[in-house]
Amino acid sequence: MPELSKQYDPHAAQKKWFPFWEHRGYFNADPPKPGTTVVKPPHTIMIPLPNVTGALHMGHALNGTLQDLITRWRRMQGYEALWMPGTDHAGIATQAVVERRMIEEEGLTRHDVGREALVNRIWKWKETYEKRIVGQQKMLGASCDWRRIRFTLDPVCTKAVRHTFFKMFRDGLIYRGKRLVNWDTFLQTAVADDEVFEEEVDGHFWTFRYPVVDDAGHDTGEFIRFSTTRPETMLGDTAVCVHPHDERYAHLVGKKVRIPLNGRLIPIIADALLADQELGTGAVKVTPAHDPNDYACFQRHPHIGIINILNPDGTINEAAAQGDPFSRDPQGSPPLAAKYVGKDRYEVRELVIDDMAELGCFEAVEDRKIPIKHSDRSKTPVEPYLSDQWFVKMGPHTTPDGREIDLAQSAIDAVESGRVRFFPARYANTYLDWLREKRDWCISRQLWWGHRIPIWSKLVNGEDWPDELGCQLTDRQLARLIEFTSLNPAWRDRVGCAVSEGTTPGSRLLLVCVDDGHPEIETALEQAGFLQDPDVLDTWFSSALWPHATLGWPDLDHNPPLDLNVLADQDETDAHFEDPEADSGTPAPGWGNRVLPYFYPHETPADGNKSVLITSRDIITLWVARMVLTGLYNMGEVPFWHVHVHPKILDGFGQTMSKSKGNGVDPVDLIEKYGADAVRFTIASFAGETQDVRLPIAYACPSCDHLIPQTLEHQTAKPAVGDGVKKPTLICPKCRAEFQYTSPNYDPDPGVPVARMVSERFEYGRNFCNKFWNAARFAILNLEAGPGGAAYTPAPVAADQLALEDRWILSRLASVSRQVDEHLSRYQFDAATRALRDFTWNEFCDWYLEMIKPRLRGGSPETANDRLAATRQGSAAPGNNVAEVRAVAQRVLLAVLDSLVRMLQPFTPFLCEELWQRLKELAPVRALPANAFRDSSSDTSTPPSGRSSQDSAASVMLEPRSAEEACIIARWPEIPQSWRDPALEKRFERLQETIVAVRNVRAIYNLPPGTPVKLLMRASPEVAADVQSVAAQFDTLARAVLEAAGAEVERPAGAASFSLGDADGYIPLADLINTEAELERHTKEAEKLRKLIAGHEAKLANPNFVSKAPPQVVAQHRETLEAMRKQLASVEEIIRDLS
RNA sequence: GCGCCCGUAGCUCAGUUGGUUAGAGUGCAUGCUUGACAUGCAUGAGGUCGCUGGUUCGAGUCCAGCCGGGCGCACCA
Repeated sequence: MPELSKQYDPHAAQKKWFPFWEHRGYFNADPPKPGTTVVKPPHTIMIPLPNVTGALHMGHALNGTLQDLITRWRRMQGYEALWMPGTDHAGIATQAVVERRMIEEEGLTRHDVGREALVNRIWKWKETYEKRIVGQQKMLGASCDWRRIRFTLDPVCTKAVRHTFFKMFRDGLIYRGKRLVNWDTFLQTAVADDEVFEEEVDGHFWTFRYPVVDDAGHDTGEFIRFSTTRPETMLGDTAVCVHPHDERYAHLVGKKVRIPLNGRLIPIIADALLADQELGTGAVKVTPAHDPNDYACFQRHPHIGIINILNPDGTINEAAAQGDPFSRDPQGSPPLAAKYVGKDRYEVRELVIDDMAELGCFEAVEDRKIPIKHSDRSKTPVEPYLSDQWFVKMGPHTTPDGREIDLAQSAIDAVESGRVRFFPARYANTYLDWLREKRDWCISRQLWWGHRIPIWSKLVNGEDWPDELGCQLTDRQLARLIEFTSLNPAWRDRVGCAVSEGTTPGSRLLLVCVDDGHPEIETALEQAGFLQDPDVLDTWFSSALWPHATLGWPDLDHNPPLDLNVLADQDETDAHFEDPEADSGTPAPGWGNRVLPYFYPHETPADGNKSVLITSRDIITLWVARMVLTGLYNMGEVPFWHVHVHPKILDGFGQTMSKSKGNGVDPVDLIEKYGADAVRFTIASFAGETQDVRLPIAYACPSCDHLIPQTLEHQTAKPAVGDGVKKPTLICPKCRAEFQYTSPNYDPDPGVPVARMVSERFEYGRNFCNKFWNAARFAILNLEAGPGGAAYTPAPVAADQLALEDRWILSRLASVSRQVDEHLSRYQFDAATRALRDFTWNEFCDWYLEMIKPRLRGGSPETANDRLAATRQGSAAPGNNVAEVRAVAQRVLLAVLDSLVRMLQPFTPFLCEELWQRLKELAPVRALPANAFRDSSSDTSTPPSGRSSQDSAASVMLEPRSAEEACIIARWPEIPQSWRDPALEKRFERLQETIVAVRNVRAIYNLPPGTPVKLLMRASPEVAADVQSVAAQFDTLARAVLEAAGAEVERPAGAASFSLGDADGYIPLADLINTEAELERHTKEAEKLRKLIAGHEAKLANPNFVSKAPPQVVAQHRETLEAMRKQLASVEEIIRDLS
């Protein structure tokens, strides 16, 4: 076979293996065919659907890596592992980005192009970015079942949205109500809370006064003073509020005041929540339609009324001047307010101040910094604005047919009962705290991109619908509706009806909801003069249904359709491309949809389905909570058992990453520089439970690839304006090249080299991949026939054929494989990564491979045999020739390597597939852990469980087995835990300590690596025998020849010494010895020991410690103390000798 | 204001239910290129675990307070 290159080439592997996996259908997950008796347990992960707004960033890369890791791990464990891909239409964000581009490039607003054309443009945008997103995910190695890709606006999801809305409407859970929204007067749309930013602006704090009037409406001469930062809202005041305990105003509560500007009389009310006695004058004006707190106050005191004074464009409307439905100034003074109508609110503010001053009602003004909410999109201040919205009721509710529903409570119960578990557990707080407020969910958005609200409405005469307000369907209303609209009575189960207050006095608004799939009813309604609601649904309404909608709900008769066009390279025809449902004939009614019941959670967690949601903490409320409650509402079961919340990625300064901040690293840049495996491995190593991840960013020099750390100045730098615009540049400190870099503030000049944002920390993964690649390369070179001997042949390996290092590495392998399983099952990716890295690098490479080199080279058969004989300790030696020794080493080496390749596959899949396929050529049949793999010929319905093997000296530990056709579907290793041998590991540790001590002496005396040294060891006979049994390794690992070992060994003159717990070592150096340096070294060592001994002695002298601490801890201290005393004695002896 | 989290080596982070001498990667220092790997090997230096107090025989770990940082939710006439 072609020799492996010295360095791992990630890009070649990525190019080769992703299409290979995809074409062979390894990513596909399907329910068992009808009639199948053996059923694999399902495992489902629903992707937190990325927005089609733009390309993926590091957060997605982290999120995707972890999901893929778990999916690949579960797949190898024998689960039918589905990772469901898809994207979100992300209403607000996507429409905003397309609108912004339209205005920048063509100067067009959405009103210029119209609803249909805008939506068409956004669809085009969606196609482009969905393709890009899928490309990025595939580049990372995402093993989603791409045939099942969904989009929240596609027909499958739309069905689910329509039907859920209909169900909720008929249950009375959806209602129409008023709500204060953040209104962008420039774009004339509502914006979400997370789309506004606060900015302190210089403002003023004015104090005015309203005249108090008597019952007849005449001024009493008394005034009430109040302060405001927004004087124009006086036009919409409907009350003045004081604290109920405020004695200054107690006599005024219940009286009225006159708004001098428009002559309206409004009451003085007492409300402890709104008014604060300490603040300002203690009295506060109430403008329910334009202030959230005032609105809340209005809800507590509905009699005060509510007046909207703004037009959608921010100008003052008629109602501000004259629309006074309540009471009117009997004095009939001419309202000044008429002249405000049609003027902008800020202009009116000034007029109001002037007029109030003229009327003698102005008291004072002071400067003040005021936090003002601004729209992210238009950068203009937003106004609180009262508008009609649709809501879902979150708290307790009785349906018209008498069922009790409490959506929020059901989701609370799911977590409190432990049915849904958070990892880490603390995130359950965020979820529960939010749900417990049971705030109704506003689901309407004034946008064009999204699911249009399936409500048709018509304004009717109130006399036709007296006293029937409300959003609950009654049979009587329905019958009336059918009669009224001449709808077909057969449609009565497909529509819901509600009546709401109309826009003009006495009128009623008839609201009709139509179930999914009935365009004929929609047409009939439109012919009857009904109009569809122009708004669309909150994006989260559709994504809340994601876990069951993607599996085909509410269609229980058909499996959800597959999209075979998304697969890479469709030219290649392959059996796996076929729709597995194509041959299943006419689906049975009822549960003809087999995908939904199989992959949607339907058993208790103990029963195998380990479906998990892996997401970031900022959507625990918006998304996770809503998926749980809609899952329970529609499916009667939670959508996942586990929720893993992973950390967020921050830049080196602790800021969240975003393109607009100039710190948004593109994962594709990282993959190009370091390779997908390295990026995945590094990301997995980040994903711990406690902290967010800081990722210091650097720019890669485009000419020499040197990394230049990013500073905050780089993030904010802007081109200098002057004669000719000079863009900021960097100068590479290494190659002196000057170049531009990616910035949020400007585009680099076309054609010039640009430094990309990367991060040095990914070298961690790259180096590891290269290390493992080379370990495999070493193994492969030694499995082939060569100067060391024959090529690898498969054969069983028994315990008594193993050398010390073989037993040791297998013992360690057993520990590590268990750790990896435990860490992954708790979503502790950092710990799993560390365990694998440490084992691979520090144990397998640094010690095991070094130790078996002599055996593989066939160069030192005697020592190898000696060691074998010694390790066996008395058992008869089988085949003691060079070839046999090499063959055993090859088999053990391959077995360990095989397990490692399997265990690393979920982390670094491309690398592992590459190695797997190469090993397959060389060794299609391998010695693998006996009993550790399920027999591949019989699938069992339960996942594999650990089995212990009989561990007698002659028992077969490794058995030849055929390797699977691909690493991605290879069995996950279950190493017998009986292989663990703590006593042997302890012996091995002494060997390691001794070798490090010898190397230390070599380093101190700067002995050339080629020069052998002599080593004498003084130890008890037992320890000495053990040391002698591994003598050859001293030579291999430290170029030290063990001259003698035993209790009688004496320290020769002119020797460097070291002292371990239970043995002392001497290395004769004759003239080389530096007595002073040796003395200093040992004196230091002695001092350290004395301190520790003193500490231990004090502890043991404390009667409380001896009596209260657990006996094993006390015994442990005694033992340690004893060992340290011995060691100190040795060191002191050496010091005496030296001086 | 309420809640959650974090503060450990120059930097980025581990540290299981409290229990021997607090670890890793990177950076730093020194020495190594004859066959797995310089994206490498070996050795070493580097930490009063944010501060104060408490519980305990024993605290990086538990409790309280403080300081510093992050996030979420409220509030801001």
